[in-house]
Formats: sequence, structure tokens, C-alpha cells
Amino acid sequence: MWDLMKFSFDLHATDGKARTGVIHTARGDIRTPAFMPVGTAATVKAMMPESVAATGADILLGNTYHLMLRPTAERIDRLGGLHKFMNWHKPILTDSGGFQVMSLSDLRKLTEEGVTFKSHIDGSKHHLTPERSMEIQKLLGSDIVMCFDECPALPADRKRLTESMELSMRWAQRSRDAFGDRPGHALFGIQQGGLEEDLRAQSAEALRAIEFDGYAVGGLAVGEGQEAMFSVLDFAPDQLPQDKPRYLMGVGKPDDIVGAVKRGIDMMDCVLPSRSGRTGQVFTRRGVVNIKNARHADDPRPLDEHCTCPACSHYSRAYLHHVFRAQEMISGMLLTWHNLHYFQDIMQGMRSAISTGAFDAWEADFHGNRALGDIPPC
RNA sequence: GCCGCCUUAGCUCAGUUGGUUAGAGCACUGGUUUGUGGAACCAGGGGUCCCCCGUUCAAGCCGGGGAGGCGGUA
Repeated sequence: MWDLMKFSFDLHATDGKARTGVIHTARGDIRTPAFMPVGTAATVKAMMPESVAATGADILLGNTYHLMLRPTAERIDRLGGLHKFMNWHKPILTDSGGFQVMSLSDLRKLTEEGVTFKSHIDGSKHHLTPERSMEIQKLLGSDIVMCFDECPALPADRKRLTESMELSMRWAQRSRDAFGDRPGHALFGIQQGGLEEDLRAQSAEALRAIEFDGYAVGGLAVGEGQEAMFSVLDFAPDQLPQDKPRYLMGVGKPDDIVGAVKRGIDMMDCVLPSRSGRTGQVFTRRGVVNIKNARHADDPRPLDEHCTCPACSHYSRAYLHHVFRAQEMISGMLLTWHNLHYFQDIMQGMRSAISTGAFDAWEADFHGNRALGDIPPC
């Protein structure tokens, strides 16, 4: 029984650098490669939790920064933890707040100790340190806790990247020390170093010395472009332990995800399917569809005739176009559902292909479908 | 009938003492969104300034006449 409570990763098969397996947690298993929908404010926007599960998601991402401000980690703890609060009983990974160090940079002050934020909600001041981030993620009841790090925007010069990476490594040690021993819960380290191979290697070495339950590649998808990102992913996963999950943070578009898995990534998260779902951008096998475009107004066909999600099973492009233009809430609901369903379809396709050694063929089919482009207007 | 106000982009309206290529919001046509500050943002197309005459180097703006609309009044 004690063993069942332990966090562990079983690698089932590899195909080239691509891997498939299962992460075991106290809240259930996570099939890898895994895509994690983002539920920043204790909700995947526009989706009921059971609907998110129906798309095939095994795990969600939650956010330290947003939840500490509202409704506060202490309140969520008093109400029984984040899983109960938001009615999601599978695993949750929480981001540490590190990303907001970058994305909210005009509202923060960074020191060795930590970061002072000014709340984007009411302007109130808040302090976040590795120790406080660990405390908050524990109060939330997170299954996979992320180290508190600093994520510099790219491009950045080498001096800045070096100092930032070294600070993040000192914070990684403090995160490890503050996390303590929590059976069933995992702590992931985050590699930094920008696009520099030697800095990435130094960062990976520092993290391996501390020892984590999983290792994230951080600091990518922050403005460098796919080519540069893939060039880092050509070596970064190899610098991290083979027997632990590797998580690429914040990625990405469908072709980014496929390229990352091909290079040895096991987990990813991204706001794109949910955010785009609310703003009319739809991801399909044949590429991106912008549902607001006039060409869909009279189109009785589904978004994707092969997709089994509710939006594709029961509604025409004309209807989805109409409800988007009319700003009806069902628009965000249906399009988010479709996007999440499609992303999970990609993950399932890759898991199956890797386990049968057919990843290359699967990938060729994936790119072949995209090359067709969207169906012509009717 | 008389008096007042109004007429500028598809819609609702700005437009200085007359002075570069007449603007905004919405709508329209596209684009962007990568560890969610975003139901967001960016770009583009679109004008016989109601019509005619006049003054002036120059008129959306000033003068005269006409048309249409709104309100008040008998």
C-alpha cells in the first residue's frame, strides 16, 4: 500500500527518442506523452471538469500566482484543497509562480530572496519566495509541485541568462529543502539556460545533484520561435535523467508538441487550445481554422468530419460561426472542447504509435494531413 | 404656416479662427495568441462631407437657394 502512494514513472516503450509510459500518483495514473490543459484560476475556462476528463486529459495545471491572490491558498486549504474545490479528482500539477516573474515583469521586484509582485487585481503587494511557493502548492494539495524559478524572456544576452539560471538553481535547492518529504507528491526541477547548450548542461547537472521526481525544460516558447526551440530540444532532454518524466513547460501548437515528443519530452501544457477556443481559433487535423471567417457562414459541414467531439458531432461550421459572432457562451464551450479533444487525440495517437514502433509513420501522416490545408469553402 | 435644430463611412457621431491625403467607436475583411493579467489584441477596406450656386489662393466649415429629417408652436 505504501508503494501505491509513491510517485513513480514507468517507461513502457521508446521509438527513436520518443517515449511512452505511465506516471503513477496517489490521485491516479498519467499516460505519457501527456498534454495538460491549463486551469489557472481553478477552472479550465468554459469547461466542466467532467468534460475535460472526457477529452482524455489525465492531469490539469493550476497556478500558484493566481490562486494565492484569489481566492488565496489558505481559503482553498480550509475548503478541503484544490481538487475538491474545483471538483477535479485526478492529478493536478501547479506552476510555481515563476512564469509570472516574466509575464508580469512591469509589476515586480526581483532579489536573491524572491520576488515582490504587485497584484494585477487590486495593486496589493505580495511576496513570493521558493519557501512560500512550496507552502502555497502544499496548501493547494498539488500532486506535482514545480520549483520556484525565474524565466527570462528571449532574446536575452549570455550574462543575463547565466545569472538567471544560477539564481534559479539556488532557488531549486531552496525549493527542494522547503518541500520536505511528502509521499505521493512530486517535486519537479526546472532547467534554464536559454538557447545556450553549456548553460543548459550546467543547469541539468545542478538539478541532478539535488534530485527531483521529474525535470522540466523551462524558458522555452518565450519568443524564440520553433526552429530555435527545437534546436534546444535536440540536446536538452538528453541532459536530463532518462528514468524520470521530462516536462516541456508552456508548449505548444500541435506541431510543436509532436516535435517535442519526437525529441524525448513526456509532458506538456499550454493555454492555446483553451484560449484559442474562446477567440475563434480552431485546431484540426488539417491545420488551423478561424471560425469567425465569413467563409463558414453558410457551411453545413462539421469542423472535422473525423472528430468525435460534441462540436463536430452535433454542430455545423455555420452554427459555430454564428454563435461566435453573436458572442454566445456556447461558442467558447464548444470550441474549447474541440481543441482539447483534438490535442488529446494527438497525444493518444503518439502513445499508440510509439508503443508499436510506428512513430515515424504516424508523424508523416500528421504532417501530410496538415499539408492538405482546411477543406475548401462549399 | 411660422420658429429652432439637424444632414460627414453600412450605423452612431467628432471635426478648432476656412489651410497637408476628412477622423473615432461599432460593423465589415483578414491576421495574431505557447508554464492564461487576455471573451483579448493588431492590421486593412470603406466617404460625391444632402444637392446647386456663390465668396476665396483655398470651403465639411462662410453666404444664398433648394431637398429631407426631428422638435416646438398656432
